[in-house]
Amino acid sequence: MNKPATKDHAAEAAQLRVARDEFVTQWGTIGSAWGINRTMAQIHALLIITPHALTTDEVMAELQVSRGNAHMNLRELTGWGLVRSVIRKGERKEYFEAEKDVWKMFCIIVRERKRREIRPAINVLKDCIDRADGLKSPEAAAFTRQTKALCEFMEMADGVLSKIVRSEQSSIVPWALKFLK
Amino acid sequence: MNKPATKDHAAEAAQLRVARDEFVTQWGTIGSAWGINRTMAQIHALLIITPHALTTDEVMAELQVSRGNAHMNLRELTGWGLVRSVIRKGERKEYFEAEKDVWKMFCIIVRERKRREIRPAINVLKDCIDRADGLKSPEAAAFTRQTKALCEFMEMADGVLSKIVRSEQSSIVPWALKFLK
DNA sequence: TCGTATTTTCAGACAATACTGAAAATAAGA
DNA sequence: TCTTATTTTCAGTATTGTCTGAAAATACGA
Repeated sequence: MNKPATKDHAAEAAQLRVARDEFVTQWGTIGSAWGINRTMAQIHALLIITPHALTTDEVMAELQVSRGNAHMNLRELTGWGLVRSVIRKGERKEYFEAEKDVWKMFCIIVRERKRREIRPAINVLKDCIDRADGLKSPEAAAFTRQTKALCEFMEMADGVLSKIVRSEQSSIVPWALKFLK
Repeated sequence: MNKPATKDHAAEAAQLRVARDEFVTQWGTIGSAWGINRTMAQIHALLIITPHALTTDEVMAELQVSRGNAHMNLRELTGWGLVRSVIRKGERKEYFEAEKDVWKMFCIIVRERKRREIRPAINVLKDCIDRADGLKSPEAAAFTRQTKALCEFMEMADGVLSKIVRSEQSSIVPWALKFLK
């Protein structure tokens, strides 16, 4: 151990690399459970823990994925508003950086999922309620009762989420916590 | 139209069947977006809008799926606690019925997703935080800052959900709504 | 105990989704 | 304008996750 400083530095870098890889990999797995494409979740994880913006090529190298894959998922993340593209003056390459503020991330995800999944689900329910409207059989009554209850619940949830997210600041929820039980 | 009553009855039954099919199909699609197996979501939808308990064979016939598929997904739903199996005296067949109360359904789903996905995610984060603990580089600092922020946020969310769900009654959330904005 | 109804399992088939890699399109500087 | 860097697209391929169907196991009644 005649170069302790250097060795320590290398060891630390390796240790960080392991931690980062672990995070990126696991986050991809977690994303899958919530209906999010594995690579998309991994790219997001990578950008979140990287202090500077990355190019498509850097993402490709880091995650060992193809250009097409990296490109499509970076576009998708940009579409969600979770990632911004940055053009540095004098450079032709496009850089990507993630929104780092956890509360803002949460708000973006909630807003998008509301728009993409909760709203359409409510519309499906309304459509089903309309189709069964006026039917007299007991089966029809049961169907209508359930779909209406589900619809009301989802509209309520949609409303609650809207209010939580509207404020755009993390203070509301911890504050509301005190009132809950 | 010399048998109007009969015809109306048949037409109504057909109309209801369309509405039910629409609901079941669409609910399957919606489930997919949230990481839930399509058939599992469809079986759940079917049981929710059916006033009486169904056998595996009835589910198979209704959804046009194989015995294995129906069986596995009914077991999975039972595992979640969203479906109960009922044994009628004098009958050998097993019947299945869903929890119909929407608020109870919500509580079950939240509790299970907390247990299966949120808790494990928090553990992954803690593990990553530990791995990078003590590292000095700016990259390590950025990594630690982000993972800690994420971890704190998820623990907060976990806590809020616990409190919402603990009460086991729908009154809390609408009540809390008044305080939000 | 035996015969039958019912449930459970799981290897192989299939379908849906995601990924690759290379060609085409585009944009920027010379 | 041409050249080169970069982005975009997408047909074909790979992977993952799901489903089937039939055989094995189990439970029940006679």
